[in-house]
Amino acid sequence: MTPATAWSGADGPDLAAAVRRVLGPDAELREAQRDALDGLRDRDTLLVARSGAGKTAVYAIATLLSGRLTVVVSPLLALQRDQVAGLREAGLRAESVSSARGARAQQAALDRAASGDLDVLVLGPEQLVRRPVAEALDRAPVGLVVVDEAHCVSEWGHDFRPDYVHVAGTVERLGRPRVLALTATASPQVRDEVVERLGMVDARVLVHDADRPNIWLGAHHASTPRERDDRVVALVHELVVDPGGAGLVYARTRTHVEELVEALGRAGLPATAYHAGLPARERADVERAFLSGALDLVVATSAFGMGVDRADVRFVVHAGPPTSLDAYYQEVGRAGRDGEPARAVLVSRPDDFGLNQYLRSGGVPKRATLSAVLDAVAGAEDGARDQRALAQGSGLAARTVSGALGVLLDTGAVRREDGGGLVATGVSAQAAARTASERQEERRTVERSRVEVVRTYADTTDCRRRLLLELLGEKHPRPCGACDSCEAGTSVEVADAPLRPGQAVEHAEWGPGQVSVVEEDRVTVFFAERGYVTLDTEVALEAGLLRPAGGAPGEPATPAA
DNA sequence: CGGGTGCATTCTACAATGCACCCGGTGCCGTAGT
Repeated sequence: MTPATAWSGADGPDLAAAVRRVLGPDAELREAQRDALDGLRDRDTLLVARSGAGKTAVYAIATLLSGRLTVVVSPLLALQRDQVAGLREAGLRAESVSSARGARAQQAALDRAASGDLDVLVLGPEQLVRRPVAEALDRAPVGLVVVDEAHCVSEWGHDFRPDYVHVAGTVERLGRPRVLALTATASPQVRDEVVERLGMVDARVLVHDADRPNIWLGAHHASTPRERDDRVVALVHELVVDPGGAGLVYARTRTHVEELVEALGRAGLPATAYHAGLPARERADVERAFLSGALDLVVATSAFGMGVDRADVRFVVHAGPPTSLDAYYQEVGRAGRDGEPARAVLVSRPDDFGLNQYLRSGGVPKRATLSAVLDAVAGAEDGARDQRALAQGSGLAARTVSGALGVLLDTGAVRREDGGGLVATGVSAQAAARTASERQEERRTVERSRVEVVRTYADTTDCRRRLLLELLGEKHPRPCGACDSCEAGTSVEVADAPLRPGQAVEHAEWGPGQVSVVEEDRVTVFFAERGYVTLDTEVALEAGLLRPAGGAPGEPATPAA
């Protein structure tokens, strides 16, 4: 298919018309929307902007400008449904393809997509590797591929939902239509990974509105589970006093969710549990009740989140640490969407981090699995375009095949040809398994450091917002005045520090890195192979271990002292 | 990585400690059976 070079200008009269059509007669583009649209015609774009910034309108308008089909990859069926409804409301012809729809409706949607009778096709990553979908898309005039909730590529793409790995292959096969990735939160590491794993070319990375100044930040320590949970109950009791508004409590495990619901109930605070172990019906009821305001206090695992958009959430309390600061900010960001004051408090104890290390550890496919899938690819006549056929041929589950294929592609044992077909390169399954477990080890090191950096956040007496935002890749030199550290007067000004967040540095042993957080006398640096490392600034600079590389933006490079 | 469970051991009665073992989050899809 032809790449999407035929868009009309992003500033001509067509844009104005498209904006009117999508946003209404008097509406104007917001800054994030204008930024994203400007240049999307020429370059792949990752847009990081808070919920409510109007990300859906961006691709709705881009679709009208391109005059071609837009394929939207979205992780949850509920989100897909909402997106289709929203797009239709804006007057676009939108359909979805998923197991939630009957076989007939799916085929009808695909036929419309293939014949150019559709503006937007919404689907999950699992759909892209199904043959009927792949065939329809091959014939369709695809101008834009949108990856919504793009942090899932990094968060879920490794093993939980391996088909995220194959979005890049689809883009390639379709002749490289433009790619637009959207998310509310992504640290620099997650941004890099999304860009890389989606195979985005010369990508623009736009970051908007990361700070949420109306959310007050705080953290408490506990030494026993009992103490931690008592603290959580006390906090909720305190925060829920104001009439009106809602609250969320996040716990790590389902059991802990149930325990907290009970503890809160005993304290006269009726709460409702939400986690993936509940029947689908019950989950839907809880979510609906929370969104409608019929229910104001929910205790949940990380399952409760995407698509939960209620304006008057007044607090988010964490009973135990999240697995990364990206995840934390994502969850915290559900508070105060109406712009009114809200509070986010993390209650943790040192031993809580052990569970997160486990949850983040991941795994590698067995050598026998890699071997079976490699054989199946080598034996497939159609270039292994149909993963289901590979699964049947190798006798493995579809998701196992998908994960193994990801590893084989990653380690170079399988290569994707221009037409999208897969070929074995001659690298043995054994060699691929070895490379994969080495990479896994590296990844594990980095993931460990991501868990540990949450501890840094929990432990700091410095401005919590500055630390959080700097770890997420934002500059925030001054104490915020709206966190517990600032209130206690322990936050520090570090405007004159020799290193700045975002600055590229070189470490004698760990190679290139990027400064993440600057504190009074310490600096936290992210190294691709090592993860986050916190160093004594003066010692590291004077011993020549760390030196600026290429200089900070707008500053000449200074040699190490 | 650490907590909880269940069984065994400790040294003579019941309670307490020790140890091995298992478990822990997120959602698609498809298929079996109503």
